[in-house]
Amino acid sequence: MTVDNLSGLTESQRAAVVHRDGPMLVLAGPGSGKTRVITHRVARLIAEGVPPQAILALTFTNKAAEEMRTRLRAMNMPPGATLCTFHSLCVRLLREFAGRAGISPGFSIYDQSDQKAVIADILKDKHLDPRDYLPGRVLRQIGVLKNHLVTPEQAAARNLIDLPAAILGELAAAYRTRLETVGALDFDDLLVRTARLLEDDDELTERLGRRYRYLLVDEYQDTNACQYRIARALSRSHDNLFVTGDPDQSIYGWRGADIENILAFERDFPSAPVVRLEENFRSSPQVLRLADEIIKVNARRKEKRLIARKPEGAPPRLYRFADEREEARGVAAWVRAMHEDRGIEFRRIAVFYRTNAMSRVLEESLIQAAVPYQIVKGVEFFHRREVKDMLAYLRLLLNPSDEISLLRIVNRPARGIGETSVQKIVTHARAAGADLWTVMKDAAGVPGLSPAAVSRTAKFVALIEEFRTRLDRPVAEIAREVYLRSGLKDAFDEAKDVDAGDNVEELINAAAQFDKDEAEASSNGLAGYLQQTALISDIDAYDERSGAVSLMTLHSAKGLEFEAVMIVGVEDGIIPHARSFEGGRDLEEERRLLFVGITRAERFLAFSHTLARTMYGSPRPASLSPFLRNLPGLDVVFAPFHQQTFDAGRASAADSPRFEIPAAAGPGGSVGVDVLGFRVGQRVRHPALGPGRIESFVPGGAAGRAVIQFDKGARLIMGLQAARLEPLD
DNA sequence: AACATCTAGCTTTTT
DNA sequence: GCTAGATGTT
Repeated sequence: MTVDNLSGLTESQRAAVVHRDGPMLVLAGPGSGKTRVITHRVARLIAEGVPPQAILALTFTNKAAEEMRTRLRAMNMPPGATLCTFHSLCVRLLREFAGRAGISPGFSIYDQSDQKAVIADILKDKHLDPRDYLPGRVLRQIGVLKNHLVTPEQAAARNLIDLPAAILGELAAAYRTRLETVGALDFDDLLVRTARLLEDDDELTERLGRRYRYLLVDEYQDTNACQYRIARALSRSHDNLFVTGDPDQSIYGWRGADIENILAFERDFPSAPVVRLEENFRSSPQVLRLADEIIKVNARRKEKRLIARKPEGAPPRLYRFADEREEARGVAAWVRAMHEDRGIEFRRIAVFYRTNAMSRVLEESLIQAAVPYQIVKGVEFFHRREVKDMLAYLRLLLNPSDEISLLRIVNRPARGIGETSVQKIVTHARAAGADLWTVMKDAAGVPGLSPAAVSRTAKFVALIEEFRTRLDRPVAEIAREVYLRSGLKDAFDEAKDVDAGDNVEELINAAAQFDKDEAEASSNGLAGYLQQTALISDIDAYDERSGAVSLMTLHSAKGLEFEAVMIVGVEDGIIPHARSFEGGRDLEEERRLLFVGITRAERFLAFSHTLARTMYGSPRPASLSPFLRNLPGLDVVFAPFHQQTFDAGRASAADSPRFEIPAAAGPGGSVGVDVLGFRVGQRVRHPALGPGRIESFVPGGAAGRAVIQFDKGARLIMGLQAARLEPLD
């Protein structure tokens, strides 16, 4: 049987795979075959007679869970093991034991925009100006209270919040009450309520201990207090807790992940064997040496070696550009060089950045250079207005108390229940202490509501109630009926909004796929579908089979690998991010983030930084990240750039080095006598540097580059297009 | 009620 | 430079 074939495993991998009962800690460096170890262990447990249903493996993304499922299937393992994320386990348990948890089984899951709507609502009730209390900010601070399990006063004392403690406390309380009355849980609640349920209900916890006899937790370094409590509770009766992780890859401290959980595992379970997976089967020695140089500075870690098992590769490169537009052009040129000169498929190339906003320029230049790319951002689709509207209808069907959804769609499409009417209904409901939906069912009882509004409201209520009578159908059918009969489709058609229509069609298609997938899995239909859409993550959109270069944040990159990786914007203030200094957070996590990015690379690794980066629409001086300064083994390559587009006073031509495009690593492209209508010898004017003369053309950039001698003295290589050169003759 | 125009705030990172 | 929300206009 394939599963018992341990011959392909290293000694330490084998030690982890054959572990049977009791706790175990696997410290798995990047590229050390961790997923392989987990799946092999699950397979082995099953082969040894453990029923698959008794195995629970918790991951951080659906993608990781799916990956394990696929691998187990490939090993001919029977299905039945629970492989899912912490969050989806929580949803399942909370639905199954809703009564004991004290919540309604039809609860809605609120994402950030729903949460903001709740906050905005509360501010309105309390007559507070949302400009003084930005919902996003309030929300973040409420999150701090939840994640750190502290009172507002304690948080204020520890400088964790910057709103007045009293007001934040009031808002947090109102927020909690509101979510309770509308029957909704936010992401944090899913974990909090599950942890509480398990800790308060011994009988249930014991029962679950018998149901899930073997517990595996991946990415243990990124568990937060709640997840820790959940894992501890579920394994309390048997201690069969097998955790894998790497302290050096803990990058979610900002959302409450506690690196202590993994650092202190041996204290929690003194008897637990510890296995170190230090052999790296992914990256070249050059990549690993650099990764090690960077991470070894950290104090809070477990000493761990990175032993290269791959042959020598190319030295990592560091490119410097004038600004983010030049950088983006450089990235496109680099990608093309990797593809054309090194023969690497586009799908095996990735570009990582610190913040999502940085993807935009990259996109533009990749389009120009005709490079296929995918931006890995799965949640984006579900945040589109029309998609959220559809989901709001569906949520309202299951949960009549869901006010946020109700208010969202009551007049969408416009059905004559305008703002004033809604306000009357809300005011009346609040005064009567009643449900919004209950009040709407008896709209005639709302004082001051016009007869026309009463009848329109009644019609709306009737429509929703009719939908509700037939919820035991395939989700796609329900969704299509909602789309047609709500009037949304007509509204989109009339407005000629093809995109909105297409997106809803796509949503319905996804629902049909869900129906098909879950047909035999006896899932709970609409609730299951809504749960799935609510818990989708960015990385779930990553398609490794597409023929496109992947663009994603460094955070999303965790767990992936590519032949060639470029990390852009490696600048002071970005990596490490300026905001990472707030609230007493440390630099080590930022260093780990860079470490994660670096260790995704198999053969080629490049960094870039600029001398000026546009933020909020205006250029700001930038400099190389301290993390990359003075590193042995990192070849610094000054990419062709022009300097003066950002700040003529700061970086003078005098301190610009003489540029050379290295033949091996430099961006590809052909040398032309005439590039983009310019010719050698031509006089040109640069917006900041003034007049000059084109000396020669050089390879590089998608649109061509030129060496230009400026009259002022600077002699620079610059991208013709980005420089916005103006021909003088 | 729908549309156009203005302006303030914004960018960490995500389940 | 972009976007959401607010304000102004028909």
